[in-house]
Amino acid sequence: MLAQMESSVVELDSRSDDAFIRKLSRFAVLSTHDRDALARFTARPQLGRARSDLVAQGDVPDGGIVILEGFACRYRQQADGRRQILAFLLPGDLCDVEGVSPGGMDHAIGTLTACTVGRVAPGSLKHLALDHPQVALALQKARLAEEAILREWLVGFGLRSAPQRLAHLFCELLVRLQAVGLATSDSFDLPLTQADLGEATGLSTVHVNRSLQTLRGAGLIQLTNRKFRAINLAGLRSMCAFSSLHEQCIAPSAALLPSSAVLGAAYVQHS
Amino acid sequence: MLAQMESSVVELDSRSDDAFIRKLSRFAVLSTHDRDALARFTARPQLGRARSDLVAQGDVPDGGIVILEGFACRYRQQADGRRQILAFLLPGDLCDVEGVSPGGMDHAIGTLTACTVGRVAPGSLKHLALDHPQVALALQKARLAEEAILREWLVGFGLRSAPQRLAHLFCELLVRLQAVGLATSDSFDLPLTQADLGEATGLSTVHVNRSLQTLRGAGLIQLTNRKFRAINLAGLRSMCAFSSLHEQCIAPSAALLPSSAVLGAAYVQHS
DNA sequence: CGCTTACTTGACATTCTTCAACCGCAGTGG
DNA sequence: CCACTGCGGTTGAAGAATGTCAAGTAAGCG
Repeated sequence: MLAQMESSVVELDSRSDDAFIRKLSRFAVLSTHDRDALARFTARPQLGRARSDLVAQGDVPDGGIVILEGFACRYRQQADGRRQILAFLLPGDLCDVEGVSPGGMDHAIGTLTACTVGRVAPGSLKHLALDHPQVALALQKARLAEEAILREWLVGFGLRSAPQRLAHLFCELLVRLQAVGLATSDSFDLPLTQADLGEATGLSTVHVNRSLQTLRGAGLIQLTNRKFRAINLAGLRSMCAFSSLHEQCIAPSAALLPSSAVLGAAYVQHS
Repeated sequence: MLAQMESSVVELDSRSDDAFIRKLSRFAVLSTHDRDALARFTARPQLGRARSDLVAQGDVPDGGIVILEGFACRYRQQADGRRQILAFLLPGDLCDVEGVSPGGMDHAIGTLTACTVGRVAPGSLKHLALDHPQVALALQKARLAEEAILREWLVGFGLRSAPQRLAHLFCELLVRLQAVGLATSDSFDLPLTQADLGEATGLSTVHVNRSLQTLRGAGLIQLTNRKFRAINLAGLRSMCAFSSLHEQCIAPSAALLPSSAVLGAAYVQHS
């Protein structure tokens, strides 16, 4: 107890950062001041049961949600019960549901596992961005990354076979989880059922099962007991054309340069 | 000639607005001042040949592009030549390629027909937004709409059959083209080949052909000579579950209320 | 007229879905 | 301790959806 209190006071550096801070650190250089603000930002986490809605379809949400622990997703459910997962939301991800369209959310946000989430009041995000330009930059980049992933999924649906889609998803999850310290160089906890994977990839559960066996049979992956491990990561990446470009975009290595230099370069380019 | 000059001076109201202004008017109330600024914004249009790239894959684009006439698209091309169209860009659409990820564009922007486009310098967009908050609001809503469409495509790929996907695409194009005055209540010019439709829907050209015949055979559509007409629009919409919600989101009816009222309401909601 | 491009059609192969059953395991209540 | 139950994973067989290959048609255009 005492030790815990001590650590919560002392360890203000990266060691004690939550997933949100770890993720944003990848996109911009954050000062201690920035990190403090972010830590306060997600100070009162809530708990979400597994398979419950954080934001329902049709809601007009107030503010955003930060996933701190657990897996969640954006999804769209049809009248006949079938649903399509649109994106996985991992620890560190912010669902910034600012300014949804008239009529409310066109999709829902729901947990897949038990989650701890931080609720974000709508105004506080704007204030945070104004007071902390580096944070604002990181948030924008994170948003661009989310869009890039969505485009990548669409490409996958149009152009990739079932095993390739799964392989690509695993590569994506590996990189994104590594970015928040939840994966080793080739493995991570995957608390999803094959049905979940099917809803994300647009495949039937049975076909997911068979495609996984294809990947296992090819010596590319190992997936048992909710643990994923890439046996042959290079092979896995090449079979689905997972590009380092895409990787860099969704989870760049920790930002080291003051990004003002980057911005300056961008402004010089045009004239 | 004289008459033309006269009209260009006199008709500053909606009659002479270009597609960009017409579209943004749907998302926010624009003053004459706003419209003037937008008109200047796209003052020097360029011409793009059919089937040429406006922004290539890997480019680090400077500024954005406004489509003024013609059809363009975002697409991703693979090494084997197959490509996936990620979105159609119609007159009035702004490809705001601000802040792309490291390594440049993960997809290309190319024309499908001959296009006239306006190039937008990166800085000028920010200035415009600062000086014209209503324009900024409209631009943000347009962006949200674009994302909603992308999500809708993903849902379509995962959950809808080939004829349904085509039907949904037609409904989307109808609504979007209506928003810029390029469609009647049930018809529009569709300058796309069946191969284009296939690349957009993730279907082979042959299957697009057969699915179109299904739709024609069901008395839902008519598609000849690059002219689309919905014979039974209600039926077409219901067969693909095209929702008025989605419709409202991608092209709301022309904004009539001062949107400050809307914003105010949003702010009241929380807290 | 001959060329090209887009559309159409038929036959066949492949991919994927559906239905149904079974297995193994963990929890649960008797 | 055991039977029961439910869930997730696995398997087989049949059928639907979609892709591929190949050929033919129609319209536009130099």
